[in-house]
Amino acid sequence: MSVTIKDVAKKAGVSPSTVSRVLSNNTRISRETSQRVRDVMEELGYHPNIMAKSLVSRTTESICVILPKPAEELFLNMFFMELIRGIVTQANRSGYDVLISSGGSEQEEIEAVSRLLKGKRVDGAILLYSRKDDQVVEFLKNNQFPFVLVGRSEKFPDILSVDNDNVQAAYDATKHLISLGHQRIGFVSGPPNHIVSRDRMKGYVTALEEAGLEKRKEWIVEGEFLQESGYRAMSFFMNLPERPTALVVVDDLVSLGVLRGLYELGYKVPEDLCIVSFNNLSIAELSTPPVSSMDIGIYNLGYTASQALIQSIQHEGERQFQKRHIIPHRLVIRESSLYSPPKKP
Amino acid sequence: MSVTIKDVAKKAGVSPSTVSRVLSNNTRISRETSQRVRDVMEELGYHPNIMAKSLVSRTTESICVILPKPAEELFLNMFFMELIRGIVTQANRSGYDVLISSGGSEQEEIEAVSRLLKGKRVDGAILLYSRKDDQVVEFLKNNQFPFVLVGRSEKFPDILSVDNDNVQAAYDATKHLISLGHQRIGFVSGPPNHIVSRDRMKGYVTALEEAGLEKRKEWIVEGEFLQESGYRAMSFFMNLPERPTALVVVDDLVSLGVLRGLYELGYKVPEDLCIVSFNNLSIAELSTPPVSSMDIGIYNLGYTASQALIQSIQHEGERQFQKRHIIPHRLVIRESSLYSPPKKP
DNA sequence: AGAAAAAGTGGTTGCGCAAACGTTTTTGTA
DNA sequence: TACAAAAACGTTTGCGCAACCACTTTTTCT
Repeated sequence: MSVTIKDVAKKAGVSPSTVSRVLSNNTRISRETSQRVRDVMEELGYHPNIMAKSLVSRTTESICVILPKPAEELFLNMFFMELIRGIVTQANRSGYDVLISSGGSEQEEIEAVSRLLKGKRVDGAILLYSRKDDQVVEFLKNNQFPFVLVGRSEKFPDILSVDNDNVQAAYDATKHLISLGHQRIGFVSGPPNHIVSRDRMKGYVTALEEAGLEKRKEWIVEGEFLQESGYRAMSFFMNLPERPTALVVVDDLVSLGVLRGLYELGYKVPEDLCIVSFNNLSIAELSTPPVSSMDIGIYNLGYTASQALIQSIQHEGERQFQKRHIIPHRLVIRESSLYSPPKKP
Repeated sequence: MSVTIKDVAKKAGVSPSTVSRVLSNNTRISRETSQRVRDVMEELGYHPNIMAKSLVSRTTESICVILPKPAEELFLNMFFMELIRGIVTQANRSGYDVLISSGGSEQEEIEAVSRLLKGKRVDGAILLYSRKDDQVVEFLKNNQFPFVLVGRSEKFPDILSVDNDNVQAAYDATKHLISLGHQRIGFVSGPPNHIVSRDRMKGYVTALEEAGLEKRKEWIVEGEFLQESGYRAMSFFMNLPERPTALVVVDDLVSLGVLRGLYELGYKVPEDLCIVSFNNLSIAELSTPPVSSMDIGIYNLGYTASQALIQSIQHEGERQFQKRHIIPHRLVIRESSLYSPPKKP
């Protein structure tokens, strides 16, 4: 069979508990003994059985990430990959493993989470979305499992979460266009039931009001986080008698649709229409022309989420930590917004 | 503490082993007993402790995925996300969990894999790359751990792997351009030490030879899997006295650089230059103009890899399974290649 | 010098489960 | 009716480890 702690103990002429102490870097072990045991471990090719350790220590040193079911949506891929990169990097640095799970339905998700957490396979969970009335959040909260939400929950504002200040971010993006002299600014939004859509809309409206600029219903379009939404929005916008000279777009992928629409209609970016969007995914930089985008620090979002979760696991029951983490945003200006409209008298 | 198999047994008036049998759907249990035990489980909120199960059954029902260190490269993100989606989906369907791990260096990777496999935390591993003289492959092979390689190994051609027929795929892509009447076809390749670059180059050359078309050294450029490579290649190609009328490009991201380069130089795609590339990432569809791309079934690649690995875990030591899995490819034709050059006399 | 504290180590138990092996009850067959 | 075989369930052990309690030896303090 495989080498156990007993084999090492026997060979090194010490007791199993001493070997265990060496493993956990217990200070009450002399340098020599420690070294001798380590040598034997090396010699026998010993590797601690993580399962046995978990069973007795009641901690697994691993966390799980729950992917939302519509992992098919493209924009999400890049977003999530970046998030997961941050999560995995931080977790590994803290000595934690990361388990990826995805459910087909919300019910399946709960079953998976239940199996993993109640079955003591993981110590905590990261949720990558903020749906309305999320059952998984409710389940985790009711069972007092450590978890962190990337996004925010309206129902439970006090849970551990990592998010951006999307209102401020949208405000800043809109301000950028205003400072370039734009007076007619439109907004292409995402699904209205997503908190992020509403937050960004709010920031956009606030900036307009503050600058005393005109708000118009027809300059706001709601859609999905998909390219088509941006594409369709263009045939609408460009047929208006008084159309905007600049747009705030809720997501880079939507912007790509906007660009495509404008291209087919024969308009030029940024001369005919300036664009600022959100997330700063790779496609924002790679599109033609490159799109100005609000970088929301996706990697940082994941990194911080992982950090907060592990911290709350390790210091469970102790003092309370910061519940809500806000990741800073930063506007990356590119060609798509580098144009000032001609002044009107 | 938490509810154990014993608690359930006591409450249901049966022995712990009966409960265990119910858990594993052992047929030697009467309907009534089974149902009674299940009811008690439900009542007490029992959930089997996965660690204890793993410890005694010597299987974890989970696999790990090793991310390569340069997870920073952008093109890879979408590629990997897609791969991981396939892996996780299939694994979950088979009742397996997926653990994501990434090492900073090759040595760190080996340590991580060693810890996970020797520590019995996972039953097998999936490697997402095919480096030359990969130490991780060697380690896994030497220790006889179940693993599957996405790609192929030149050193160990007999290991379990999932790959495309990249030679044939490149041949098909080139044939497509030839059938449109192109006679001067260039190739933008990736790093020459990557097996995939070499395979695709080979297919390209074969197609040219078969069609009796001219091959020229200066119509082939090698670079990285990065946008810049494509960008730089253009200033080179377009300054040639006799430049190609069509290009085969090794990856979609590189194609994006090609498009950018041509745009800045004032050339039109496909009129001045036709393009066919590989991988069919989302950016191929979303770019301006959309790029014809060889779909290599990335999701399928991951799905199959997971399937093959789990199969080999579950039937270890039994009959041999298919070692090498080839995922079919399919050319998706878009605007970038829809142009036939004017016939020369 | 003697007591107390500290350092260094060992023996044993039990985490929660599956599997090996045993026992009892039921069913089928001659 | 006998009696074997199958069905249904029970008892016990041990997976590999950490934690608890105990013990001895050394050091420090008064």
